[in-house]
Amino acid sequence: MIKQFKLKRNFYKQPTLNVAKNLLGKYLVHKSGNKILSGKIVETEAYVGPKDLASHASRGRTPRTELMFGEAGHTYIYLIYGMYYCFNIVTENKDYPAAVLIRALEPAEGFIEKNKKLINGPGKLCREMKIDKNLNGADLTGNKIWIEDRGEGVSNSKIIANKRIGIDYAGKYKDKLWRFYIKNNKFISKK
DNA sequence: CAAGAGATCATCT
DNA sequence: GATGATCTCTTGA
Repeated sequence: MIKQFKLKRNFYKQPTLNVAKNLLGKYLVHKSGNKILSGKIVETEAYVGPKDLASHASRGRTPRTELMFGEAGHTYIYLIYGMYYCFNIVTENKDYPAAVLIRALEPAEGFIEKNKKLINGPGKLCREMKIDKNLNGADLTGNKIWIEDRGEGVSNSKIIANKRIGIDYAGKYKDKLWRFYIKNNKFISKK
């Protein structure tokens, strides 16, 4: 039996940049039907507060972004470019919009060998993990989808901070070093 | 190898 | 009516 425990609500209430860093090395687990799909988180991005022009929430509360203003520890999933889903985790306090985008996973359980190669981008992640709109707003302290600590901490010296991807429209916020990934991990989406 | 375009639709103006 | 927190395929050097 692997030593493991599900992260609790308090974990997600930390400052978003800390959550983004602390998620590295944790395991995302999705119970799809009676199958378990899981992978180790190796890359994240933070979207923080109402002024972050890269964040959907910078345009104010709308039906879609309402979740980002909600309680920490829930999912925020949306369709991008008409074809791919992105999986986010809501952080911090109610009424303060913030979330962490999970960009890449190292496959663990539930993948047949040929699928085991690449989960190195948010769109592919959702495709391979079978995450879609049905899980939008799900509670990560529930038993459908959650995150586990398996005792594989990542030391600070192995965490790289870099610019976020695909947000050239975000003005001065596009250069924030709010993307985090594990050094030398081969599942990272981009250098 | 790098660069560019197309796919495709929910959401917001 | 425009656009995007992406990915894959095609082109051309």
